[in-house]
Amino acid sequence: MQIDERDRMILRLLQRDGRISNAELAEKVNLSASACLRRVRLLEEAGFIDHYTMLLNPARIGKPGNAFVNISITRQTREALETFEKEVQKVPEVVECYLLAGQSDYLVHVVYSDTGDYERIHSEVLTQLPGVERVQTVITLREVKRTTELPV
Amino acid sequence: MQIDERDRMILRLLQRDGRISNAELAEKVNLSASACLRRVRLLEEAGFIDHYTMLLNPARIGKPGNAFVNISITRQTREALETFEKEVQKVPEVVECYLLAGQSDYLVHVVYSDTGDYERIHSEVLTQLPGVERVQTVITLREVKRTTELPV
DNA sequence: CAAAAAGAAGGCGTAAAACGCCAATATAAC
DNA sequence: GTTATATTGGCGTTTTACGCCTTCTTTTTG
Repeated sequence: MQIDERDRMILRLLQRDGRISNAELAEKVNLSASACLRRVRLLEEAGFIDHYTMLLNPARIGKPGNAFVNISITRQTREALETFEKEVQKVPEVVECYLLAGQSDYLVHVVYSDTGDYERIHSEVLTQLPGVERVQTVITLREVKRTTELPV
Repeated sequence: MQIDERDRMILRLLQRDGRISNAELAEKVNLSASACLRRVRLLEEAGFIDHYTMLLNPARIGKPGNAFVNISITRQTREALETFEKEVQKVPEVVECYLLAGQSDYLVHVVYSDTGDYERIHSEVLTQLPGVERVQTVITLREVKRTTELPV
């Protein structure tokens, strides 16, 4: 499946407002409601659209802190890495985790309430994950930009 | 305003599916439709809910790459930092940017298509931002976890 | 170049959802 | 125990989503 400029405009508008009504979306992209809805459904089925969500205000719900953590794993079997990754998925405070070069180095993005909360996550969660050798934390002071909108 | 366990359940469900119908949401939290809708509207007005969005599949739209970039700024006036931050906001490939300790160090999350695309962003965008002294890139090899859901 | 085929668009009717209003119930204050 | 306040549930109206059919446009093929 191939998308055109109008599809990209639909994707941009849905990124900005995931609850825009189909009628309004159709008007903005100069289509009838039925034609527009058909395109959206196709974009969903073709996998361009992952899912719809609601974004919380982190500060308002008491999770204003962001830390980026470098985690090194003791050189082990592929199975050990898979176990680590499986466990990381379960940690609700971990919002991102990427494998880095080095074959056993991860970059982990953690959200937390306050320094006490981070200390708990550090000592009771991160260091307890299977195979963890070293945990190096970078605390952020302020959020300058954060978006879920990708350029399309 | 103070939220209770039922509000938190509403927030969790909306994070999972931002387009869930009010009727289904109401059923899942054991409320009538009207009572449920009123709670959602209050959560929106009180700022707990930031906004609704649609998340794209990064690979499907041709942006599978993730890089984390440390950017150091030449020690300058507060104005220079503000200018840098203002310009970073405008870069669509930058999805996150945090100020780190050191007063002039930023951590920047960049999405890109391929290595050629990243080279362009590095040399034509990041290094050209006002006051940039050093740009140190960490390329990720694989996405292990990524979510927008915060624990509530 | 024309006829046939395929794809996309628009219009319409029906079902579902959102929303405003009011009464009933539950909770809190005095 | 009574008044005041907040929260809930029910109902009618308006808006939205969605399936179906026809029309129009684009592409293919002889």
